Amino acid sequence: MSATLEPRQVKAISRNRRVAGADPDKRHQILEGAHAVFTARGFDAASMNDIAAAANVSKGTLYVYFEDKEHLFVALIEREREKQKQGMYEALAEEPDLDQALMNFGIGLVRLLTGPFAMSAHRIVLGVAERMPDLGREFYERGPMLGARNLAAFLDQRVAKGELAIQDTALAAAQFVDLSQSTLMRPRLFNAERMPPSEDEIAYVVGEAVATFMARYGVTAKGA
Amino acid sequence: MSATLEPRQVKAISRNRRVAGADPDKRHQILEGAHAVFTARGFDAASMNDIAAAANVSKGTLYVYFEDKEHLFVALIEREREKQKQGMYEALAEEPDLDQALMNFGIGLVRLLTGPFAMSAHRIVLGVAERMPDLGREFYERGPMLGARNLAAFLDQRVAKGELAIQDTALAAAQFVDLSQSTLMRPRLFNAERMPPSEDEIAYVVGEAVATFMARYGVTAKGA
Amino acid sequence: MSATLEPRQVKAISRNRRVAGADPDKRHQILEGAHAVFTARGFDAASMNDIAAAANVSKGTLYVYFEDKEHLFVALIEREREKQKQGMYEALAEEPDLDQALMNFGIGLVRLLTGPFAMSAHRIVLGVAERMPDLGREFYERGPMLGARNLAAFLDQRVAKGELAIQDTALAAAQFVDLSQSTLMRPRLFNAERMPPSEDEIAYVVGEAVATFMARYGVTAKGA
Amino acid sequence: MSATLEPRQVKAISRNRRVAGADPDKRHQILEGAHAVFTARGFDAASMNDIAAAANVSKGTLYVYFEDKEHLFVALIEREREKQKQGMYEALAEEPDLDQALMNFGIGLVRLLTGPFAMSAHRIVLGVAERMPDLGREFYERGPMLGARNLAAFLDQRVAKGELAIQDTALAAAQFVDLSQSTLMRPRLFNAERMPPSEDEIAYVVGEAVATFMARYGVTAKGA
DNA sequence: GATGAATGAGCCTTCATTCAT
DNA sequence: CATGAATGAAGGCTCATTCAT
Repeated sequence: MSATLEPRQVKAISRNRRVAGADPDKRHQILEGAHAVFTARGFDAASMNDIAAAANVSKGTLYVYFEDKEHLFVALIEREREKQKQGMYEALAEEPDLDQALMNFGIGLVRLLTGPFAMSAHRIVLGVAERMPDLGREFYERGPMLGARNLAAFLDQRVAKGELAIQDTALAAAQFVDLSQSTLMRPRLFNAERMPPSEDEIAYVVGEAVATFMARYGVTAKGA
Repeated sequence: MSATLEPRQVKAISRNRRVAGADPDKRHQILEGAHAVFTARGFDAASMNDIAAAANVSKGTLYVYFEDKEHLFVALIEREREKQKQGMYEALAEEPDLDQALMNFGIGLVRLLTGPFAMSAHRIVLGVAERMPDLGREFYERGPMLGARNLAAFLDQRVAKGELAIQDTALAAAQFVDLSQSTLMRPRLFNAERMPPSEDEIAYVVGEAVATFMARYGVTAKGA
Repeated sequence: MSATLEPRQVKAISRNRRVAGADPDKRHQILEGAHAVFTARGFDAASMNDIAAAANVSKGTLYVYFEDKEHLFVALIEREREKQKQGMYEALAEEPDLDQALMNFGIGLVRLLTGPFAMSAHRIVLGVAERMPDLGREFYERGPMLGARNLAAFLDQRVAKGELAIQDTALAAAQFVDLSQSTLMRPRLFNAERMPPSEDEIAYVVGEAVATFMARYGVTAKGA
Repeated sequence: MSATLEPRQVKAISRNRRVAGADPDKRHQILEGAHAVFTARGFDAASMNDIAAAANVSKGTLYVYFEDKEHLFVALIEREREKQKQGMYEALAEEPDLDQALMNFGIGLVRLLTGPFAMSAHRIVLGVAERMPDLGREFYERGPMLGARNLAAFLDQRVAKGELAIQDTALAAAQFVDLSQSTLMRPRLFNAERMPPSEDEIAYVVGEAVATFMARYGVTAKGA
């Protein structure tokens, strides 16, 4: 006769067994649906029903692949982050000319940030940041903060080479990031501007960002 | 028709006369409750029940003063905006010294933006911006955009006076606004930083913003 | 400006406000419906949907009057207990003749226990006793245990009067209670017997219970 | 009827032919898992998922061996009954001394009934008795009723031998069974008493049961 | 025969909104 | 005007059962 199990043990067993979510195609399919619905509606207004329908999957299947709505959302955010951060920082490493390196980096950054997904992700994450602070923090740390940190490391190198005169490279990096987005990011975020900026607009704004940045931190500049 | 009115008509007339939500005290009371609850929970997670309770008002009364949840929220946002933009731009008009004027303006701006209400308002508005684009746009236009525009007007004056050399004052204004918030706003927004920055931090960052800005646009600067 | 509320505080407020469930008629109506459905199906298989339908009330209304399914069930159990324990023990106090007093008590007890409601209540409470031990214990303590305790007190009096010779009146009381139900309760409980026993059957079994009890504990008996 | 069979019948036959669940080891394995889960949770709260996990078997396999949840449960109950009634009544046949025979029987009975499995089985069967009356009746008839019947047969023998004076041996048997459980069974059933009674407690209560029983039915007793 | 991913009905509960008092 | 009980649609999630492999 088997031993009597405590409820907790029984649950543990069934939990361990739940390997599930094995089929990567279906997982992908679900994430596509989730992307569409979360993007269109935001976290709260997106219903698991809608997501199941959008993914062409039964509601139950959603829960085979993801523990609950929040986990599904987090998985989506993570997938998108992976998708998009590729090649972001190569520009910095490869380009020897300082101005051009900054220009390339800034353009890539702004292109990414003003794109439709980053837009949605920002809005959704910010929308739930009060209730899900960990999600907000993690998103920030693995996204914007990471970008600034990588740029700061690059600036450190150029300072070491004598090409730049910066005391607080962390702040300088953040300044450049913010300058690059000036007038472009905010109206997008608030949905005051429905379309991503054109390449020309981006080039202009980032160019001005580089100019301002170099005016302050370039070795021949007065502010050094 | 004769002068005799059916009871129902009398009632109908008095219904039409209902100036709905006439009592300003009660309206204020409701907005207070709404503020507390929206701030604590976000738009979707805030229930009309909670708001009624927080406002010490019956649920029905909510609907006398505001058409529905969304209108209540919009009214709240508008009220708060009025509340807080007062005196934001006086700094610019009053202070003759350019650096100091920018400093004062930047500090006031950052203090406001990193404060608890602006935080919530941003998060909530952004969270619903996809579903309620008008709200997002309006918030942007009457808030951040207005600030930048006022600053741009100020810059125009100083350019005219020969104190600054700026071609695109609209962009320059936006740059200054963004520089002032560097490293301060974003972590707050994502809830990665739970406390508003100290006055010292603000002063440091805004100081650096002024330095960078003036390096680019100051009349004696190389970038002019 | 109202102070920012922590989520917990907001919830507390709304909880406190929920006076609700004021209308006793509607409450009664709901309990009737709940009675019907719980009785017919048991706790788990009874759905709130069914209960709402049986009570002719909307699903939402259920939750105005009762916090959740479990609370509704507990309230039902309590109401029924009140309903039925009235006058159970008066028989003991009033009847001077010992045999007759026991007879009356036993008959009342068995009539109650084999009736349709006690039946359902037993089954349901026992069915969930593993998962809701508090409910089980409370039901036991306020029901069966209380009956035995009252009887034990009565026996103590009669022992003091010299009418009975009992060392362990608690056990003796329990014995009498169990003897009275012999062959009647168990088949009912298991649904092997669909109808309550007739008055004649009850009288017979309780009569035998009294005879057996008195053979053991009566003052003139051998077992004294 | 003619020799022609309707398709449906053919299917039925082939279904019957399916020796479904042929492997006795796997069947046993499943029942072990079912035992653990049903015991821990009750009928409704036990999920087939948990049972499959506890049995280390796939969910599909469950349905190869058992038609559905209910059939699995019934099979479990039946198996456990077989397991435990063995040797229950040997005490009666072997022991020549009447008091001792009753004592042994009563002790064995109570030990069994207050043990963990009988507890769960009772609770679960009672919990579903309304919805599954056949299960309840069968459980009763093959369990408690059978015990009482065996005891009654024994009493008949002793009455024939002149050792007891009983008119209604069926009732007397039931009385003894109930007396033996007094104060022990009920609190266990309601989960008011989490541990099975000690051997001493059992011996005491059964001893008192024998004493009361013999006071009534012993040949030298007044009640004869 | 065994598997376990997939299904979809159904469960409990919440909530914006209405309306009789 | 104010109230708050009542509504019922909708939400997130579970689970017995099926079926392609």
